[in-house]
Amino acid sequence: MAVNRNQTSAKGADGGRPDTNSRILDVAERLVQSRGFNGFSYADVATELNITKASLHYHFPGKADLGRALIERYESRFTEALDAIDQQEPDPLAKLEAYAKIYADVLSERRMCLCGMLAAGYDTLPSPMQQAVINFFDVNEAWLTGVLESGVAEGKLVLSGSTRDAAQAIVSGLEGAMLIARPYDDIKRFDTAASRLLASLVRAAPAVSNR
Amino acid sequence: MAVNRNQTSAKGADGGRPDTNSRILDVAERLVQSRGFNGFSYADVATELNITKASLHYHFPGKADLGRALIERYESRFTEALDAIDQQEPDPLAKLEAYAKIYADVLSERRMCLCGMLAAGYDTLPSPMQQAVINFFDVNEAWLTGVLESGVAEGKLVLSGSTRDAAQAIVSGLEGAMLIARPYDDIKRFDTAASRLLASLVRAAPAVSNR
DNA sequence: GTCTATAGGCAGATAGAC
DNA sequence: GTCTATCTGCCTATAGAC
Repeated sequence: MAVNRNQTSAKGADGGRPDTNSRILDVAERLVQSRGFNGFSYADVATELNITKASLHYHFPGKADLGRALIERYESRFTEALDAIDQQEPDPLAKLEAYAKIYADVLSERRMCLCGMLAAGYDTLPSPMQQAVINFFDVNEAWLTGVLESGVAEGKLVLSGSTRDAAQAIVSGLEGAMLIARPYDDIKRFDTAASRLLASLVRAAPAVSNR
Repeated sequence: MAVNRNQTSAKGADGGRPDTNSRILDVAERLVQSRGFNGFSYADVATELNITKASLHYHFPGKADLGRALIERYESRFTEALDAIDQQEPDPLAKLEAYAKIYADVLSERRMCLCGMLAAGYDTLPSPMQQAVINFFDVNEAWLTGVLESGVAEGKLVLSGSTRDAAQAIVSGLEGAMLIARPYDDIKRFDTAASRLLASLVRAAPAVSNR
């Protein structure tokens, strides 16, 4: 359940190659995740797809429209990944590890989380994109909060603070680990930080309490 | 020991107002920290200082030169702040809290860490700036590693993994907390995440062990 | 849907007067 | 050191033919 897609997404009705709209999003997505929203241009996307800038504007009239579409698709895929985790992993701790794995997979393509990247340049984003970024984090934190609550209710997790605070710490910890690992081009750096984060923020409850 | 400076830095020899060079760096620094390196222009800085772009180019021939100067000054101030902590806080845990406070002070001006922001757009930076960003994180991790080692040696801290891994987790955790707190414009969000990070990553050793 | 052509603006940068 | 003036190139965006 990878969140990234390159030239392999959204096939046409006949199962053929992706439609132009999706191919544009694929290229733009990768560019934003590696260079930031102010670090790429319509010309970059057009060149890579061998189409013209004017054609791009037919599909996405303005850069803000393109940006909003990127966030919406990204969040949609993220939500699908979270649903898949809910169906495949019954254990709360396993869910958290699967969640971290989503980030690791993004980083493995040398990409930053789309919304983490957009968060950095937040002040320069058009207002609709700002709202969409916030919403992405809200959705993630809500899902994590639910997982943590279940874990606590089942007696499988022990938290020191509130589930909401822990959820926020997980999101920001993973985003930060990606942010720093990328300059070093060192995936292990992310893995180590992510493991520490989960192991320390969320301690698995001991099988037998001795207090 | 604040790392930020606005219009108040580097006085002339007579103690008068800051020289032009410093005032340029002050404005550029704030712009980069809030908008990213690709999110501001020479025109932005010039307008704010009521000088011309040509004058800016006299002080910093190219944007890469300006960027490198920004990182060097920022790291220099950071190093000073770390030295001050070393002199004022003997306790390792107090040092870590003081370290987190540096980040909190930056965030309190609605700014991202300069190098955290540059890390996001890392792929778009001129090579000299990339090296400088890496160096900044290396210096921070080295200092943190030293603090953690002292804490362990003194029996005041208990780590689950290596001091180096813990140091990296602290840096990435704080950077991530800043990254996410900024869109929400919520300093408490950072404080909570930072507290959790230190409390969980670095557990103060119990006064009496009962194992 | 995709193209050519072009508009209008802003980017980083330079020459040369003062 | 700071200015005016200008260059070249890239940016987002649009008009209109096919």
